[in-house]
Amino acid sequence: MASLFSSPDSKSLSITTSALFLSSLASLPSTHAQPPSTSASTQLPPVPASVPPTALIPSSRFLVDAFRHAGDFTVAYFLSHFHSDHYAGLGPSWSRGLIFCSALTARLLVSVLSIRPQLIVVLDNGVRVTVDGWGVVAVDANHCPGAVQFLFNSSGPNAKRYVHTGDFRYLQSMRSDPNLLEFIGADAVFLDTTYCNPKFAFPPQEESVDYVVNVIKRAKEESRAAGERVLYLIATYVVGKERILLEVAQRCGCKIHVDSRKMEILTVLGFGGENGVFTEDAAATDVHVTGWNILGETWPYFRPNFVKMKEIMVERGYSKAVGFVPTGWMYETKKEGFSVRLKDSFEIHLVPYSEHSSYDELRDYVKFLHPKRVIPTVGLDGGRLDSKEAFALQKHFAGLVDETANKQEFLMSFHRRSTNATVGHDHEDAITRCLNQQEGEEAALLPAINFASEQSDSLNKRITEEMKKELSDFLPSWVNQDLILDLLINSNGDVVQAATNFFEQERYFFEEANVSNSETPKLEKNLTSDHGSSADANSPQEVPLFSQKPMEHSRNMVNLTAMRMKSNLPKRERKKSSNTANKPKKKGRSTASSPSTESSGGKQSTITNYFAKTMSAASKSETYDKETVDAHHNNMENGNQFADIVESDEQALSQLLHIVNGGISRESAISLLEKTKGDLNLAVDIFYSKTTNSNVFENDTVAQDTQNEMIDKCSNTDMVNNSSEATPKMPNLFIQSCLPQTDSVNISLPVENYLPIEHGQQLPPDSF
DNA sequence: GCGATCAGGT
DNA sequence: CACACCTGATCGC
Repeated sequence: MASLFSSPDSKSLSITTSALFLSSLASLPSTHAQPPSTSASTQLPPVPASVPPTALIPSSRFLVDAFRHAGDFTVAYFLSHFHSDHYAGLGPSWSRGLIFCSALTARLLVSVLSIRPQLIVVLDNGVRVTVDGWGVVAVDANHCPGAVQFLFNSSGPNAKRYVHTGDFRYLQSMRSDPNLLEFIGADAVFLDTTYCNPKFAFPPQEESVDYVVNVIKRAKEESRAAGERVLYLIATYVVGKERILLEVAQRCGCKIHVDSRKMEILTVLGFGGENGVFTEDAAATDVHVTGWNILGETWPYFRPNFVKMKEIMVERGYSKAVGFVPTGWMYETKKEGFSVRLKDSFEIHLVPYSEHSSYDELRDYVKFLHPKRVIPTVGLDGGRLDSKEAFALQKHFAGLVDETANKQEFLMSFHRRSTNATVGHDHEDAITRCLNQQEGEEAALLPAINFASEQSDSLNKRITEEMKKELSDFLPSWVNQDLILDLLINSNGDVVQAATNFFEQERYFFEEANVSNSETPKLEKNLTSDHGSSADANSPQEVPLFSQKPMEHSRNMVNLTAMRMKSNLPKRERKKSSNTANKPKKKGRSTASSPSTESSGGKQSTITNYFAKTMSAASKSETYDKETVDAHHNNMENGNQFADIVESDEQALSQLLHIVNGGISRESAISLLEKTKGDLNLAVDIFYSKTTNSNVFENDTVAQDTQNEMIDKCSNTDMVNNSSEATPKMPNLFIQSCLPQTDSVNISLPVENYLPIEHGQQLPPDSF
């Protein structure tokens, strides 16, 4: 083992952080860092309130991924993995404490961030170490290389067990990890809630890897036959998604070109080497790695950048280019996932590839661990656990955490609600009231809607044909001009906002359009459509293929849209930046608000500019689902793409009930679905947000108390209290809970299933 | 002058 | 709000 790093005493595997840190500091060649002012004393200053509770292990002085909140109050810092948003605050001059991390992360810290090795304590996966009296274990997180989850357990009568996942993607195999098994029933799980919303569902990584490999293989054969030179570009970032590259290299029998910086990191990770699969010689292979935003912008919805792609292609002497953008972040994922954008001799494939857990995976993990609490670490306002966001996130696990530990708080908060409302106070009533409240909220919006109608004339004048065309280029071809106009009106002419609103409710809009047309939609998907021949598509009166007549239900649409927008309204203002309304203040936005002329040169000033000029004719025929692309070979019907959308209400109902995990009666669920016109996502959003957005929780002392308890009351216990060096005895509890959990039926994928064909087999329509 | 944070681009 | 990172500008001590 590398002796560079500080390491636990090899016999007892025990560390006292203050002592080790002081000796590590002393061993540094020259440092101006002052040891904690309290010098020899073991007293530490209190933890400042600015430290987010999502980063501090309760009743300890352990900070996880919180270097920017470092201070004199601790010397025990944990780093779960090497991504900048987690190591932010670390730098060459770091000297505020010890850094506990995996061996791989340790090497990256030293080679990339120039952290002095004496300050790093390597935790080998699965090896228990005693730190300040706590048992600490790192287990793999299935995120990026070197990423781990940390398990902390204290001993004694008030023993606590905590799991901090860092960033992680759940694997079924975690169920059999002996260390994780010891943490079933833990006091809290600090959970990576990046994708904690039912609308996030994506395939296993293997499936996405297969897709990339197969596309490259096929394209290679075809290009060999045609005698073309095809460049393959795969977008990644510094650390992560290496598995795609390794599999492509192995199964396509070629090397992978990376730039020197990436090569450096890959070498540190152990993927390098002379005869490895990676090379810095661009001529050695046709598969090259690019930066992560080169091929297009992924947010708020993917917009390819063919101009940049062409630059790279020409620069490297190729005549055709195929790009892959592996991304975990997709709005209404299924529509964008496994889709491909085509233009001229370019293809860009969107590949759902996530190194975070999907919604279902998060629930599986929580169901497995069955903790007393879930502490969301992503998606909170400033890491506050008493925020609406935290409540909303925690509600997704309401049925999966330890009921007895939570029931009290839930009952108390509901009791408080019902006291205010002078109605009954059981759970069902609370939910029903939420629905009623929802109703009231919609009604309250009517004036606003009318106002919007009155304003629409003046707004109409500000909404230019150019904006309409730009928006319509981004949206599916079945979207008609009326919907586009409505979207623009409701977004105040903000094209990006309009598109975002659209994708949030795409399914609803589609059904509205479908009802109006009483006809199955057909997407144009002529792969060989000639872009040049459709220049007249620029004309304003162009009608998208699917839209034959205006929507009949536009009033409802406006209603719901306004409601959704209102819920987005209380946007947090950035602490310091006093500026710009927090719209995407970049490209798409600027084009919408500043009149872009037709005259700009060949260079792509902004992506949307580019689209406005060159994509209008072609874009509507350039988005395809995976099936559509495969239709070349499979002769599949066009309608398959939307087979998932016209599923029965029964199915949506069943899925809603599954998602809310019995937190709502069947009747209430039906009512909720009716209100949302069958939009499952919207229904789930309402269920999970309305209960917490209601002002009942605000200014509610019960809620405050609940939150305080949520993190354990044992505040600021000095760590010397755990001075006993005795090896903590692991409570061997809950082993019986490790039985297979047969009640987890994975049918809760949102209705916009990413692979309607495959999953359709698992969901026979009469199975309910 | 320094590190921390922000704006904007890749 | 949002998968990550870098660079240069600006803030604040």
